[in-house]
Amino acid sequence: MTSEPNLLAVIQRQLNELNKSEAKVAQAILNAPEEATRSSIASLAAAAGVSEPSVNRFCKRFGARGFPDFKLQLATSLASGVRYVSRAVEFSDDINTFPTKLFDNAINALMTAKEELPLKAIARAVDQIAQARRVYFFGLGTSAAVARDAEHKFFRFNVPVFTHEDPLMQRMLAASAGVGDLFFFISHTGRTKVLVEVAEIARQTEASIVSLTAEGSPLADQSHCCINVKIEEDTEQYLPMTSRLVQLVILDVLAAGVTLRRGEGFTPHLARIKDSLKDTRFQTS
Amino acid sequence: MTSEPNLLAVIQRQLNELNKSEAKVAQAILNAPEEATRSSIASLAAAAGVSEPSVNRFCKRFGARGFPDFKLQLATSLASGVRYVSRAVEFSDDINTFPTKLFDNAINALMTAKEELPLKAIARAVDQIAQARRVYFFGLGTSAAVARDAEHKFFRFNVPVFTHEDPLMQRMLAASAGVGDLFFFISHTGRTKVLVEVAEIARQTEASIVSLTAEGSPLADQSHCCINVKIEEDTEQYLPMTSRLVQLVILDVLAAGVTLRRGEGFTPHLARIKDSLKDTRFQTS
DNA sequence: CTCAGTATGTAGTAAATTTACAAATATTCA
DNA sequence: TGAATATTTGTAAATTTACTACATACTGAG
Repeated sequence: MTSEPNLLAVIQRQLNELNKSEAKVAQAILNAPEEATRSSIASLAAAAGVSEPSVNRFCKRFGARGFPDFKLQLATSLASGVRYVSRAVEFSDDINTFPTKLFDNAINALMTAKEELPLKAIARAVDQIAQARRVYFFGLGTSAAVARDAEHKFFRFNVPVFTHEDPLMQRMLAASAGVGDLFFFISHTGRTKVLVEVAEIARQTEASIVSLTAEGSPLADQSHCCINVKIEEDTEQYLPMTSRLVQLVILDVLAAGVTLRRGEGFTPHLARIKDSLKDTRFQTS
Repeated sequence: MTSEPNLLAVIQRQLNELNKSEAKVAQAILNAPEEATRSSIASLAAAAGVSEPSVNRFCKRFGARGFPDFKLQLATSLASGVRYVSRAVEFSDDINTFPTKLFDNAINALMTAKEELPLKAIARAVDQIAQARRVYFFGLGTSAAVARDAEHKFFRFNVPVFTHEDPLMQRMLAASAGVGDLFFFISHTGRTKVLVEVAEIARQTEASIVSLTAEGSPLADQSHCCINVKIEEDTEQYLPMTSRLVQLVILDVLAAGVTLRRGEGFTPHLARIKDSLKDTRFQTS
């Protein structure tokens, strides 16, 4: 079974590599996917402004046996309830439409990331974190919040973790690092100057450097291990909305990886931490 | 569109009330539903041991316009029936299985949340934020990271936002609040004592109180507006992994809502903020 | 047993899809 | 630039698929 989990995303991604009439078909389908599943090859061809065989070729290009088979796959992919194409919020949206769009975008980003997880890099990062004497999570801006989240999470795993949003603190800690120290950098672009500088400083010590950022970026170049997150953030939207969600889940993965490495004997430790929070809460009535 | 959630179940239920050849068709479909979606009317008729028009009549009986339409409905129903089931990470998991599990859980949580979004509460919260003179995002532990994220986001919308992780600061700010101040509390359980106390203090002022927490919790009781997030966090897992993702996306929704309210004229402001960050980054080569 | 009513299948027709091929367009290399 | 080649796209015919009208077979009541 080679059925892709989300056909629309695949179409969207390959849009550039299609030839003219295939692109027209793709657009027509992306514009009205539900309708496409109900229409005949003739009406879809008309809607796209191409001939019927062009539609047929389009279908085969995407792994379908023919047009009916393609419609089936499309319907299946639509059925899971998620619009698999990231859609920008428009000023014409209202309360009934834009929340759904944002959720769909988030879900879509996670599904895409799941399909191309850099497992080797993740495994290496787990190794390094598990062995580290101290772990520093550094990020700036939105990524600072992600770093903070990571701190809370890893703290529970008895890893001595630290976060600092202040670049000056980050520099000083990097400069005085040694064997057993691990610097974990989080950055969507991997191009934030001050953060890259901190990485450069740390690089001159015996410390390990892991980064959760874009492959090929200056920050990635400074890292011993780079976990690549390729999110095509819509540049028209002004916020890195979806990338941080993926970052957070990857940090969950790393944390889970460390726990698994510790083995079953570690569970009581987690239970103890959980218990320690009990008194800070109102009991459920 | 009255598309039944699960077509197979409907067929199963009506099995007795069908006449002989329709029952044969039903059996054939129930035996191999996936295959049925892929076969032609002729092959399905052969498999069931009936004539083609019998299959066609069967389809119409179940509300379809014809055989192709029926196949479509069947495919849709099969796809949505195979809903994600949240699966806990086991100690027997390895690098190939547990990352996928965690991503599936995250995706599943967002899909569930999307289906039962409290739109009215969201709309009210947007109203309140848009009107507020000052907005304070308060959370503790993991929720502090979410609050931090919210600060970064709303800051760009020219809303004067503040976050404090320190409960003492939170108390003091709550005590000295007045008209136009908005306290936005973030808490998974809604039962964290110190945070509820802060809410109680704020409640005695003229400030508005919005919370992103569990309905019916002590924190929700103190709020003028509560955005309910019902996540069934697996209590065997020691971390609120998925709930914070949902919280983050809901905050994205609120931010988008505020932007839409500002109208199109606000876009240049966002562009200006984005430009101001340009010099802090290494240019793409 | 016959008649009415329903159920099922046959055969023909219409529609939709696919294939084979030809025209048009783009690309390469001299 | 311009001929040669490859690629893309459309036309028309062939084939498959689905539907309709009608005929036959079955079922149950009188």
